[in-house]
Amino acid sequence: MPFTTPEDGMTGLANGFLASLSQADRDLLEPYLLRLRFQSGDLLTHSPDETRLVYFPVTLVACVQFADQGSGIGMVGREGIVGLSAVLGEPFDDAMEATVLMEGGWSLAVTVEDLQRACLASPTLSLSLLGFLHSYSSQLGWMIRARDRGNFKQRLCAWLLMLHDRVDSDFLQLTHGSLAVQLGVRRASVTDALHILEGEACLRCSRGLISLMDRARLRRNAGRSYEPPRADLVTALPI
Amino acid sequence: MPFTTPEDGMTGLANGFLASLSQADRDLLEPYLLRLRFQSGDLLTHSPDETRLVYFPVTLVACVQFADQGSGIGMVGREGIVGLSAVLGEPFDDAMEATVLMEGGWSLAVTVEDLQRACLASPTLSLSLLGFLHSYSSQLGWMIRARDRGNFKQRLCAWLLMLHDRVDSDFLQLTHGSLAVQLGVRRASVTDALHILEGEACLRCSRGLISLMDRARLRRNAGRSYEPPRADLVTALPI
DNA sequence: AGTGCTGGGTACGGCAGCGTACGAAAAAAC
DNA sequence: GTTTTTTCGTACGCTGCCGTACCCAGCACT
Repeated sequence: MPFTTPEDGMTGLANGFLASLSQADRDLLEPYLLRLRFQSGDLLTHSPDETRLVYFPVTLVACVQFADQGSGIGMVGREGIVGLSAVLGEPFDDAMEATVLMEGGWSLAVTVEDLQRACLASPTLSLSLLGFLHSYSSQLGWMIRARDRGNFKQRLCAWLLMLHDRVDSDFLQLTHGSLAVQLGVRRASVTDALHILEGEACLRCSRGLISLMDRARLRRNAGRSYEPPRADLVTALPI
Repeated sequence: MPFTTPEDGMTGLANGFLASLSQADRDLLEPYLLRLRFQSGDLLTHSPDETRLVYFPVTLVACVQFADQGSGIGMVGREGIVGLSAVLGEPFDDAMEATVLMEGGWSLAVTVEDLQRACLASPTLSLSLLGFLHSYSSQLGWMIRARDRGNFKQRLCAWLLMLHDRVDSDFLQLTHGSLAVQLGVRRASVTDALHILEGEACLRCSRGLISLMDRARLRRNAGRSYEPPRADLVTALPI
C-alpha cells in the first residue's frame, strides 16, 4: 500500500466524516492527510511500518471483526472512521481488527499522533469523533437486533443494504463464501437465501458478483433489521 | 425520583468514569452534578421535566435497549455513562432507551447543556467521553460475538458476569422472566440453563433471586462470550 | 382460611440453521 | 486442450431453541 499522489483517481476529501467537519477542524487535519490504496483482505489496523494510523475510507469498505475469528461485527465505509480507538492511547484494544472488503479502494489516513494533536487543540473535533462513534455504536445495536429478531434472510438483506450504502455501484463483488464468513453462517445458507431473493427479483447472482435490482424490495425484506444511515446524527453539533 | 442530599447514602463520586477524569475535568462537572435515585424499570432516557440529562450511575445498573422491543442491547453501570448521545445535540437518536435493572439505585447526572459547556471547554474531557464510548462499542462487539458463536448457556453466564461486575453483591434480584426478556429468549430456556448451572454449583436460584456461588466456573462456562472490563482502556489518555 | 397473582417446573412438536458432503460448472493455470 | 482451483448447487440428518401450554408452589391481600 504505497503512498500516492491525489491525481491517482481520488477526488479530494470524499469522506463523510471529514466533510462534516467545520472548516477550522478540517484545516487541522488536512495538511497531515495521507492517501492510501488497499486491496481486498488488507488489514487496516496496523500500517506496514508500525506507524499507527486512523483511516477515513473513501472508496473502500472495511469490516470490523475479532482478530481470532472471521465473523463480521461492524461495517465502516466512506461515511466513517476506522481505527479510532488508537487515539485513546496505549494500551490499544487489539481484540478487534478491520479488513478491506470486495475489490479494495482508496482511503485517507492520518497518524495517531497528528490526530491526537488536533483533538487536543479542538474540542469540537473531539465531539465530532464522539458523534461518529455514537453512530457506529448505534449500528452495532442494529446488528445485535438483527441477530435475535429476524431470520437469516433478513440479516443478509440488511447486510447487503449496508454495503450498498457505502459504495456507488449496484454491483457487489462478493462470493457466497465471503458473505458466509461475514455473516457467520454456512456458505450453503447464503446460497439458499440468495436464490430466494433472486426469485423475488431483488437481485441477481453470477459468479462472484451480486447485482442489486430492487433496493426497495430488499428493504422490505430486511424489515427492522436494517436502519438507513442518518448523516444528521453525526453532524448535528451544538455551536 | 426526587433530588436528594449526599447524606442519603451516596458516597461522593463513586462513578468509574468520573473517577477516571483529571482533577481539572472533574472540577468542570462536579458543581453541576445531581444525585438521583431510581427504581427498577425506570426509564433513564428522559427526565420527568423534559430536561435532558446524562447519567453517571453509581449503584444502579441500566440496560440499553430498543424502545420498541424488550431485548437488551448493552449494559451500563457504575463504570460508565448513560444518555451520552444527547450531547451530540438535536436531532436525538430515540431508537434506544435505557431502563433500570433489579432493585434500582443511585445515579449522578448532569444536564446536557452543562456537559456540552464542559466539553467545549476541555478537549481532554471530550476525549474521555470518546474513551467510554469506545469501551461501550467494544462491549457491543462482545455481545454480537456471544450471539453467533456460543450457545444460550454461555450467553447467560456472560450476562450474569457483566451484571456482577457492576454491583457489589453476589445476590442478583432477578426473575427468570426478566432475564428472558433481557436475553431475548423464552423464560423456559432461562430456567433450564439456570438448572444446569445450579447442577454445576455455579449459582443457586430461589424465588426472584440468583446467588452466584462460583464466579470462576461461570467464566469458564461463558468462554469467549465474556470479556472482563478493562478500566485502563477508558482512562489511558495521551496528554 | 380463602383467593389471586407472580414466579417457576416441565413437556412436546416444530423449524431454522448447522455440519457435512459430493458433484457440477466456471474460471484460471499450465 | 487439459488440468487445477474456485465458486456454486443441492442434499440429509441433526440439534438448539422456539411457541405454546399446563400445573404447581410461594407470597400477598383480605
